[in-house]
Amino acid sequence: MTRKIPQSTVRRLSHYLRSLEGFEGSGGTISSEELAARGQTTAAQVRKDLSHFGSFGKRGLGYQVDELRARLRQILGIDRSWRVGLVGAGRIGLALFDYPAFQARGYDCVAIFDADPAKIGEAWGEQTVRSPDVFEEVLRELDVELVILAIPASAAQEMAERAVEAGVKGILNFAPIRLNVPPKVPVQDVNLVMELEALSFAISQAERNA
Amino acid sequence: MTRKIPQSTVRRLSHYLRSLEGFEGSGGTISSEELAARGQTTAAQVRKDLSHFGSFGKRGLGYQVDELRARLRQILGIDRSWRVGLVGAGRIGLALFDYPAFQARGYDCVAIFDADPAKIGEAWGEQTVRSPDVFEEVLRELDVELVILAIPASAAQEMAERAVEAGVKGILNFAPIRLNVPPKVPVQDVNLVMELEALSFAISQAERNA
DNA sequence: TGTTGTGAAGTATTTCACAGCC
DNA sequence: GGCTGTGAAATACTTCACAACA
Repeated sequence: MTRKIPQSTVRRLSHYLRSLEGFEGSGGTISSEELAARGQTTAAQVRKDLSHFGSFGKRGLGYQVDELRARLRQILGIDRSWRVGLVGAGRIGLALFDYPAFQARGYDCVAIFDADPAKIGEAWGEQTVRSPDVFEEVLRELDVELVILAIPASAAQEMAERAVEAGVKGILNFAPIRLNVPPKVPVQDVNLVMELEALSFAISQAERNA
Repeated sequence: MTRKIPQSTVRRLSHYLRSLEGFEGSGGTISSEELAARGQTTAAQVRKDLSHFGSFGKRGLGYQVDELRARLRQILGIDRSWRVGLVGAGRIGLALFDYPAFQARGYDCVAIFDADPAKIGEAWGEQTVRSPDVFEEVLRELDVELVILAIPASAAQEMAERAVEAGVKGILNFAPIRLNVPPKVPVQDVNLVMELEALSFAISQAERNA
């Protein structure tokens, strides 16, 4: 167990969980066929994905929804809450801070940092924007486990290193660069320009083939 | 040529282009080896990726930076500008609207829509937030080719259908649902909750294996 | 009976390795 | 001599198909 799980599988697990969110009542069961229909995949794929983590379906019946939901949460590591530090109080930072789905999933933003003196001291909900001068200190004090870097590329590498130094366990990176951090600290990149480029590529391809 | 190109290749092409952005002067050349070092991949992968679109390197020398940059832009479909409609004037919409990298890459936001009466009429830069009542009409009038859906899941399917109806060529979708649109209209999904879940999964795995 | 869990088969993607060319 | 472009080999991922079993 716990061999290397491909990123594609992880994304599907997240889909499965979301599919179950709007599921009727509780106590019901769902088959791999139904689950596949709600995602964008096949029944065999669903079963294979789940089988990597044990076998918690009942043959002839399917998966019990409550249990499946709980197992998926556990697998994805969201059967607990995460203490998050937000680095960068710009537009993207604000959007994330306000994103209701985050709190709902147990991601608690416990500190906000920005280098802009004009922003330091600003109140955001119950938080106050802090100076990067106290970065490591605050991360340690508040036991921050996960940081979101919503800052320009030029500052991202430095803040990533300082975050790792302060004992952070993972980084969600919006800056369009590859962070160089020790392999024990996972980095998840979100690159909005890349997404748009993938889209314009797909459109261009469609036009060429038309 | 133009067989099916995997998504992974497209993402790498985007990386290669970004790597070249900060390249010294012009007139230089770069080898697949150097390009690979800047991305997160191998020299063979770089050559294979590029070879899908023709052969524009020089054996013994490498790739001419200016030419490669131009070819990559062309391949990705950003050697032109795109007329973009933004649907949803919330935090995420605002963050995207203000994202400097977008204009820089030729994505021009030419219209903004929001269903909230309080927001309709608000001025955003040179744009004014419009009512969805005039959605199709405005998209057609302004020749919008690409829409960004930054609205809740409950409204996304409807707006996607209306956008397709109005002749839009592609959709960047921030709503956490699978849009059901004709295959000729590519959809690129960005799911922030999924990214965070992928991160917490990676951390949990790292801890399990430790 | 109906549906899971899983080896085996089939595809897709990546890496290797080297001929071909600058 | 050095580096690309590309078939062939290796690896990774998905789908098939069926035994196991509630």
